[in-house]
Amino acid sequence: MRSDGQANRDRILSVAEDVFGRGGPAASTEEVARRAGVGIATVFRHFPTKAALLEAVLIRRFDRLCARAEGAGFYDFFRFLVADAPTKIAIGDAFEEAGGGLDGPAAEASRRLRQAVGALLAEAQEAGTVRRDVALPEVYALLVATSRTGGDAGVRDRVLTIVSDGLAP
Amino acid sequence: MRSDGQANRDRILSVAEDVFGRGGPAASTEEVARRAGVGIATVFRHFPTKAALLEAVLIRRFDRLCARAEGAGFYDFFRFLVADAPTKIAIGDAFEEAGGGLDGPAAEASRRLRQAVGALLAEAQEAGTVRRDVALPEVYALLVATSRTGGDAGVRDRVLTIVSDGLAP
Amino acid sequence: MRSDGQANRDRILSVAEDVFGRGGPAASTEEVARRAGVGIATVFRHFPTKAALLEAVLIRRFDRLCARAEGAGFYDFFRFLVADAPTKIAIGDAFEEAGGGLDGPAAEASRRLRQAVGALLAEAQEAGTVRRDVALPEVYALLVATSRTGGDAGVRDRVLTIVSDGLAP
Amino acid sequence: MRSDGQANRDRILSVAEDVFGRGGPAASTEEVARRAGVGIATVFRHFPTKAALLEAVLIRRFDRLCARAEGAGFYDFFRFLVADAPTKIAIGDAFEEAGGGLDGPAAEASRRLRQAVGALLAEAQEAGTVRRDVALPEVYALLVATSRTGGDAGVRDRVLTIVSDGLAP
DNA sequence: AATGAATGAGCTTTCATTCAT
DNA sequence: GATGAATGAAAGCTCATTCAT
Repeated sequence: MRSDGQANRDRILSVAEDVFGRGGPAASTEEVARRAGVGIATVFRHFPTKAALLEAVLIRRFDRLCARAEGAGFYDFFRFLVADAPTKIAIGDAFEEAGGGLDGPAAEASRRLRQAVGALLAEAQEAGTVRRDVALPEVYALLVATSRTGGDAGVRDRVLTIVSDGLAP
Repeated sequence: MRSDGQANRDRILSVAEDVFGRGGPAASTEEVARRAGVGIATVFRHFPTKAALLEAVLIRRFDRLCARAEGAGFYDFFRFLVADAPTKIAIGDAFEEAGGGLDGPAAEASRRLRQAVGALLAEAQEAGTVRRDVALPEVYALLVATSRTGGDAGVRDRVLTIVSDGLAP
Repeated sequence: MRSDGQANRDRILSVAEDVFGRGGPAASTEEVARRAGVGIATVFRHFPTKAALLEAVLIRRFDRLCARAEGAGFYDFFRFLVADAPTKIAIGDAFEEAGGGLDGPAAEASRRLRQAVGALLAEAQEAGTVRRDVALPEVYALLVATSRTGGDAGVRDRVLTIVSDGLAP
Repeated sequence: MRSDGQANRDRILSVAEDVFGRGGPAASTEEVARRAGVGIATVFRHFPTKAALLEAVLIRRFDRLCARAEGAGFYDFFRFLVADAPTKIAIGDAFEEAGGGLDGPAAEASRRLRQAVGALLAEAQEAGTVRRDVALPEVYALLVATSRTGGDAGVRDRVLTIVSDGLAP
């Protein structure tokens, strides 16, 4: 791939992350092109459908989160994910409305993140900082749910405190 | 208002609750009209914009929930709200995408529900079933967040257990 | 159906017959709308896809031809069909490129016309004006082929003479 | 011209003949490039527009047919042309839709083929195998028309029989 | 009051053609 | 001379909303 193409591809991805992160399903590919400073056809050259673009954005995001999970503590990572999540959810909504499937590479990347959380959970249970009678499904569901917490950081912090207490042995 | 007009209005509201509850922002006003057995113009006569229709649906829903809160126990109502939420969230998403504002009567109804939850919380704290160092903002945020828990009922139950334990004194 | 809708539908069909008859697959639905004096969405309300519009045009045309076949003589009808054909072919091409299928109502109407030609052929063979060792498939193929004869009327006439002589006993 | 350029040009022409022969106006220049194993810009370097490419394909085809006419018998060549025609017609349609004119070198090549057919016709009339009261315009029109005969080979054969009988003295 | 036809702006996607490497 | 990335105009189609009956 040529260097200018690669650069454009990266810029499109970053812009798309922002645009769909704010606008969700209502945002348009055209706006991505405009804000990336390229023609609309350039976007479609790199990502043949809107769903493909959104999928690429999601994968990049999931992979970044996975990398960040390495060596992190369970509660810290939980906290980080929650703070990071709102825009990711909007992107996921847009992906779903664009016909995004649950069997493509985005789902695969999502599964990897889930496994990373699972590993942190196991360590934490081993270390005695998380009660042993909870399993990944409910913990992950709680994580995803808490991620949708809106409002100011103070509220989010106190929500996390309640959840942490609920998870403590 | 003529009685047939009133009947139409009610039927449109019910159908819209179902249609947008399932389809979210992707559902169309025309489908509401079709399934309500009225012309599209009738829908727009009763609700001048799509946002207005969605707002009316949300208000009705919030009011029903408020009524149900009367005399209920905190944890029971919490549990009920969570089980009831998914379709309401879809409607809220549609409302937002249709340009729904946070200053209209829907927000007002939402605030009433929040206050009802506040009342139940105060009672529960009085009765000693909820710890005293949490306040409505974080409890309500947690409620909204938990409402987005997807997946099967078993997972949702275990999530609620964790949250309940976090809220216990 | 309301009378204004019916009138628009008819005008759209007539205009489409002309537009696609001239332009073939290259003509656009937007041009039909413009020349019919309606908005583009009106065309799509009456005919949900471009293929559906073209199919309706074809059916109308086939049906008109069938009606004209009643009581006509074989050679006269053959001659008439050939003169009438060029624009119909363009429409058929457009229909095919728009994804038109061979199993819909247009194919059905086409089959009816073919049967009408078959009836005239049988009569003519009975009357001794067409040789008996030819059957409908080759006669119809020849008809369709001859229909694509371009050029001036004189040439077309002389082509028809040759074909007539080939079909004579 | 460099030898690799010449080789590319030839390969592009052959591939284009196949691609447009199958796909007609719906085929794209990009597919030609892909299947020829060259970049899209290379195609446009050799042929500045899509119409120019199609024109070159047509000319090559007409010239090949002209060469084949040398020394052939009238009816045999007629039969050969008809069998060969379908893909050529698709290419001609594409040429027309791409804005191909009737005054360029393609028309010139077409005229040469027509003259070759004229020569064969004169010979056949001299030899008494074709009636004397027909002239090139109608014979050529009939040839072009018959070329569009679709369907299976059996039907095409019987069509040719009828036409041959019509042309016999 | 109710209807359904009409509207136009907007979306995603495609394609012939040009430009920089 | 060849490449592939970029382009913008245009296509088909949808939807909230308005108008005439």
